[in-house]
Amino acid sequence: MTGDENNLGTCPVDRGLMRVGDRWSMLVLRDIERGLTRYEQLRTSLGIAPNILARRLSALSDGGLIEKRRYSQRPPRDEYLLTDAGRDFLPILMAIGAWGRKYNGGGALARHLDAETGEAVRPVVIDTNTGAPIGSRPLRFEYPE
Amino acid sequence: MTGDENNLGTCPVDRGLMRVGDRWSMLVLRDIERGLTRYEQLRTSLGIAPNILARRLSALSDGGLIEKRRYSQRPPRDEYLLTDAGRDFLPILMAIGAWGRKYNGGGALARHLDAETGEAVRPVVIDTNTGAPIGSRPLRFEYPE
DNA sequence: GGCAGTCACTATCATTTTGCAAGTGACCCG
DNA sequence: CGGGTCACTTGCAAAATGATAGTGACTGCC
Repeated sequence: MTGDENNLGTCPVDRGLMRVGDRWSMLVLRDIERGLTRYEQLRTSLGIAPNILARRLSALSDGGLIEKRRYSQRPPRDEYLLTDAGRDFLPILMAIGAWGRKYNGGGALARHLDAETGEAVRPVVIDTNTGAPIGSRPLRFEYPE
Repeated sequence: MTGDENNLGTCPVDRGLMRVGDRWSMLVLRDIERGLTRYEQLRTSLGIAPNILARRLSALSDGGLIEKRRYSQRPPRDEYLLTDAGRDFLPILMAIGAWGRKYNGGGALARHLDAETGEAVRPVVIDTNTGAPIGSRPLRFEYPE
């Protein structure tokens, strides 16, 4: 963004991406969801350089998506937990995952199952008002002012 | 990714992000959806450097999310259109937008209205199987092999 | 008490990507 | 023929990323 007057800052997509707009951040969130909450777990799972991981973690923390919590005083050990905002972002990751599976999905891929039914989760984005999947009904844009 | 064996390449989120995992790519898709299909329109709307835009456009094109189409021979003019894969990504952008509005939404923001009902679209990610919003039911992970 | 080992980083530097500014080629319009 | 627009490319500076090494706080073992 940061370019056009009738658009600058009024785009909610951009607002979202300001906080999580890079690949590592999203993968970190995904791993924390999987239960990899500690620095060393994240580092080895992601194969990310330590300085980069540290920066991503503090960015996510500044952005309010995760929180550092000390779970042991001696030795001093911290874990990173999702905040409400971070948890709210997870469905988006699942939607991205569904897209990735569809359009870039060679080989066997990991997936989520509904714990109760055992069925593979199939994420779709719908409009709460109509219940219809987004894309199935024509939309209009509305810009402020 | 590219780090852990039990995970390398099997994560659908990562597969998705391989193709669109950066901010500009997503904003380009959003703008094309808005009808800004030409290079110059995108450049001024996004305020992006011309070389960067060119690179993003060819990456998106290589990734199969957009297509370059010549709409005029003389003068030679092209536009960029969404492919099916690109269109399928739009609901994710709307979900990101909804998240951005909720957690980073100061001031008046642009939005989508349902063309028929006129109501503001409220995107949510649900599981098609159960119809329940993702996050409202416990899930399990399943890894290949 | 000394030494290896783990965890969670920081520091340093090379490489890569991004971004700005200027230029270029094809074309149209007067 | 001289602007002007569109769609870029080129060259270079600045910023982000990534590899590697090192550091401090501890634990656990002999």
